Amino acid sequence: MYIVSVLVEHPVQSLDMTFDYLSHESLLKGVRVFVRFGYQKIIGYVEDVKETALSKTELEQQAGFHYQYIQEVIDQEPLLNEELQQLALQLSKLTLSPRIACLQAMLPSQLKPSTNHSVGLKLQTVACFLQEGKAKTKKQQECLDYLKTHSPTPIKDIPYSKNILDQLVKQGLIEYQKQEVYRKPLDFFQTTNQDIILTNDQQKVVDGIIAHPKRVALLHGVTGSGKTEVYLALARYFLNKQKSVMMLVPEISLTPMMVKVFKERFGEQVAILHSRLSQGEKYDEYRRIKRQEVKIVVGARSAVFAPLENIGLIILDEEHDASYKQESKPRYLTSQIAKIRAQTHQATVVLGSATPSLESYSRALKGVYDLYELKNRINQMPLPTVEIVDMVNETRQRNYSLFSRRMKEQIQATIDRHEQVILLLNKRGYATYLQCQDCGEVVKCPHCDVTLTYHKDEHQLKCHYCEYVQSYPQSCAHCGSTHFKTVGYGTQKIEEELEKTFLNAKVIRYDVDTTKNKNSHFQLLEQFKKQKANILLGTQMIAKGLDFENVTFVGVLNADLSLNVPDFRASERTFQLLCQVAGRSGRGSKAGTVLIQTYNPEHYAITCASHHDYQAFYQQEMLYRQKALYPPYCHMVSILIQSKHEDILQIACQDIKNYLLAHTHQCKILGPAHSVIYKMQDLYRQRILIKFVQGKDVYEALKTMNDFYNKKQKGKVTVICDFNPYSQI
DNA sequence: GCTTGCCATGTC
DNA sequence: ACATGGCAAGCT
Repeated sequence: MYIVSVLVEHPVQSLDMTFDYLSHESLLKGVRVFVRFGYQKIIGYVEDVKETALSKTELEQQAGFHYQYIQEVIDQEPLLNEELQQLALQLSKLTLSPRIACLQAMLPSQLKPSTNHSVGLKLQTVACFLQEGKAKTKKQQECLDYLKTHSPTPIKDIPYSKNILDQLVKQGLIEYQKQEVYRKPLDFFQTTNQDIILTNDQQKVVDGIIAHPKRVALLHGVTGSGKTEVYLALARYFLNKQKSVMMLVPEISLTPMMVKVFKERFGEQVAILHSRLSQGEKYDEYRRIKRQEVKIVVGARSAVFAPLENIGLIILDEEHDASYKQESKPRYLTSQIAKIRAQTHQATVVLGSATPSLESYSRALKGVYDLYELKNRINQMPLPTVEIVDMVNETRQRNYSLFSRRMKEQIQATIDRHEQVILLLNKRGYATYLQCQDCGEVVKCPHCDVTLTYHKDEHQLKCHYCEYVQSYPQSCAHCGSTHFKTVGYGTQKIEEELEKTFLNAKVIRYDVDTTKNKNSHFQLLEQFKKQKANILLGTQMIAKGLDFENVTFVGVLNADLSLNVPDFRASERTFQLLCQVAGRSGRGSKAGTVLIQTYNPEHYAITCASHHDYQAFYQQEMLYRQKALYPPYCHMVSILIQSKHEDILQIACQDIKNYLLAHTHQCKILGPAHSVIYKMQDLYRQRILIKFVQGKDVYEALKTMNDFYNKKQKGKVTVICDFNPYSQI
């Protein structure tokens, strides 16, 4: 008899413990099983197995409860290898998240220990050679010879007709079998064997990184300096050393480009993992990796958990990007996981960016990381000239349009030169909402403290923080008026305005709405590349990684929005965004220009970006971080405390603050204060921030507090700790 | 007396 | 997380 310790699929703190089941046969750690759990049948994950000589009754006497038997074993092999099982435990401790939530985050959804899915394999028919023999006709004989050397081959790929194959089957010379087929995304790229040609600067970087294995390298290269070629060359080097390579990129937007170059270069050896793949595709790519059929993984955040073995190199491109921080249950930072894995594999880590995060750059200056710089664009083209337009001035001149006069001029001139324009609408926290024209009341979500967003196409109002949807209101709930106006610019509205202002212009809108469909990203960008449109209009998604030769003008419509958010990284984000988007201009043989519209023309985030001066920005921003005590001058933990009842929440917050004050030392504890969105999904939310330089006792105090509130739904209060928070919502 | 909603409880 | 059972309030 075996006692099997199982983690159940519910990712909540109160169930972050194993439940013991019995089994007559031994099981492997890391496989999934079906078990009875109270009144439900659910999936569990085997964490431990022990053999016992005792009988069920004896065991039950000892334990004081009744055992259930394992109902069904789902997997033949463990889902994760030893390294990744250990990593899951570490991740759970690091982030104070339930172990099962970590396992779920590490696995593709088809393999997650959770019940609401079905595992689907795709099968195809293959023809297999069986034995030599005399075929009836010449054609059949040819086909048989072909299969002798090409067995098994999918029948759709065999250059002989189905009829011929059927004949051979009848004669018992070949047979049909069903074989698993992988759904491979983006399989249509042609591979090239072109050599990777590096500039001297690039070669120096590659040589440097190779000469210092097992280190973390920060590659600071201006936009257009050819970081990608460096990545490719490094990847090739490690592949030649029989090591595998992990290439991580920010969510979606950049992925198609990076995927393309890696697929072209390394073809079949590449697997792709990111959120845009279908479940089936992800599952298949995952299995290709697990079976060691690929040597390179290109993917977004969660690909850092890919089951590669023998890793030699982990690259994080655009390392400053906020999408490397997971904003839901295990709240991890990808670079941290990358460093842990690199340590186990004795691998090299490369962090690449044109605008490194202050944390990374300061580490590089301190010598914790090795610093490499690429200061010139690859074709010696200068960086684009950047001009700033003061929108206050425009308003004074009674121009209330979203486009300054200079902006209109520049767009028109670019179109007239038959060159292309990229327009960025910095839309962070900016959406179209409804306001009553008579009393000024704004239509808000009944469950959250936010305005509802107006969706023109469906003529509906939606909440972006819960599922709430309502139809366009008949009358104002406050005064009964029936007149509403829409406030705020969406990309849709701007598109209309552009087409009205520039009659000869064709606009491609690139935002969440137009890129919903599976390959629409790629198709829209291809269209723009083929110059089917003059203007590409989009949100932050267009700021990254795009490379269009004919784009000579980039306009930023409202640089300030990301500056005015209550977040200590607001300046950094704005600077990064502006540098990134400016880098899209003049990448070909023609020089580029950039125009930034702002109400804060003096702000250093904007002026430094306009001079492409990372150093100046870094110096200024570090001063601010030091003065106000923010990372990299301290560590930060955010505690979000939630409850349905405001009074209970208030008491819990005080208790938590008192507990932390009593049990931590040398920490600044700020708050509790209302969270940016105080009510969300009918929960009231308060936030406490902890800042510290060194604080060994902080983790222990937080762990105890977290367990106290979350393990036994203590008084309907939940607590979420976020180490190194990136978002303050 | 019987349905309906809210809350506390346990899950090997 | 989720089903369950208990208990109190609301209706024929």
